[in-house]
Amino acid sequence: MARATGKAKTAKVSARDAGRSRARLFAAAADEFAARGFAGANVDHIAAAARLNKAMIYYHFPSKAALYSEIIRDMFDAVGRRVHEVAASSLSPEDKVRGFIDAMAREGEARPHFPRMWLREIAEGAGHVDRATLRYAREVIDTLGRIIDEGCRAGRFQPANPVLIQIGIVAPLMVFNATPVLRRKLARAGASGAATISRDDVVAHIQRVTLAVLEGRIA
Amino acid sequence: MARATGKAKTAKVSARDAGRSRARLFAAAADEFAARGFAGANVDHIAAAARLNKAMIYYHFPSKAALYSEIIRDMFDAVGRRVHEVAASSLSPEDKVRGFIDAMAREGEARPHFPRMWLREIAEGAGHVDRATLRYAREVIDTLGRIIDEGCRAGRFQPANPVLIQIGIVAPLMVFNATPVLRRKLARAGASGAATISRDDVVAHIQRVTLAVLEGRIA
DNA sequence: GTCTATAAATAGATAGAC
DNA sequence: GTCTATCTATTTATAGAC
Repeated sequence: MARATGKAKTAKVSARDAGRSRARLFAAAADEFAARGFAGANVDHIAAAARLNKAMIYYHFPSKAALYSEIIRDMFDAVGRRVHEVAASSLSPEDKVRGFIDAMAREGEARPHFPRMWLREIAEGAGHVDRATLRYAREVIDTLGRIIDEGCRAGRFQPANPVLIQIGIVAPLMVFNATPVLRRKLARAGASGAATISRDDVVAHIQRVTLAVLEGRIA
Repeated sequence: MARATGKAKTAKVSARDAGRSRARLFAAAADEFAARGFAGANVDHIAAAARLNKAMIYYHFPSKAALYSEIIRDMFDAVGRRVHEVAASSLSPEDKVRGFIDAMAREGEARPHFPRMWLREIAEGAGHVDRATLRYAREVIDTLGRIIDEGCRAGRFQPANPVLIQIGIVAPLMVFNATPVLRRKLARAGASGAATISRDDVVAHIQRVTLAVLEGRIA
């Protein structure tokens, strides 16, 4: 991660990376923000991780805050597109719910910074979330709401609050995705089962539970 | 919150608060850490919110980091005691599960900083969590595991991974408890249902879902 | 596009008076 | 116990050379 020692200082950018400094800074920043939060992130670290100088951040981005916002927006933009595809498909309502959950899970895996940054944003009331990003977030919930409505009209689901369903899906998914390190620590501390959960277990579990709720098989 | 303006500067500490400067700093710090994270928190703000001077923080606590750790430890200590009481009671396994969930919910309400600080800790792999605190966290999971075992021996529950069950309980609970502000923002942005979930809805929902899972009524 | 050097502000921590 | 004043380190951001 931190390569800013010794002769690494004079390392030349590889041919593959040439001209991609902006993308490298973006990726390095996502890592740093996820690990340390906005305030804890250090632009020197970000630049070093991207094998560049701090000044390059200000060449490509207006400020640390703008860089952060762009990463957040990118996350929700991607999630929004994914779940929209699922909702627009010709799958059954049940499979759309499964697909919605799978899309959220895959997105969290494709962007390892996503669960951690989003948990932080939740913790501080989405203080760094602008109006555009908030609209993306709303669209994700609305999309889930439309899938639920569709199932209700087909007589297969019972009415449910989409925000409550969404919390039941996203919260466990994000916590699981964000906790590989913590679960290892807990496993070393002796917590039974902390080491034996797989990604597929979690996704399948949430899919089953969510469908059971929507189909009224709970109460 | 921030009273450090004008004549507030010369405000005398009320009789009720006299000699309680340590407790006031503790409470103000919990608020600040929850809102801004460890790195983002500012010791000047903490002191001002406690109607004291920054130097008083270093009179009562060795450092900003030690203050933070003490708050985290206090949180898990309290939760550990609560769930231990539930497990040691003579309730049925079903009611113990309900009580466990209720205890977690109440603890998150009694300490508004708890859900937000814990979400942040999750996001960074529990970087500020010491061994003692980790042991408390493990004990909470173990306690849930014992309740599940008890239900299994009584032929009422099916075996389940306590960590997976715990994530299904704690993640939605913490996200809900941490998001009043965010849900208001979403409601203003037009998300249907964001404004209409109550605390009791969430707790009852999680209780029903968790019991359905443990009783094998899901798959 | 990339770097070095530096300005300018912020913030954790301490000394010492009262 | 509480305060003011200050030291010191860190860190965002910019100027300007190559």
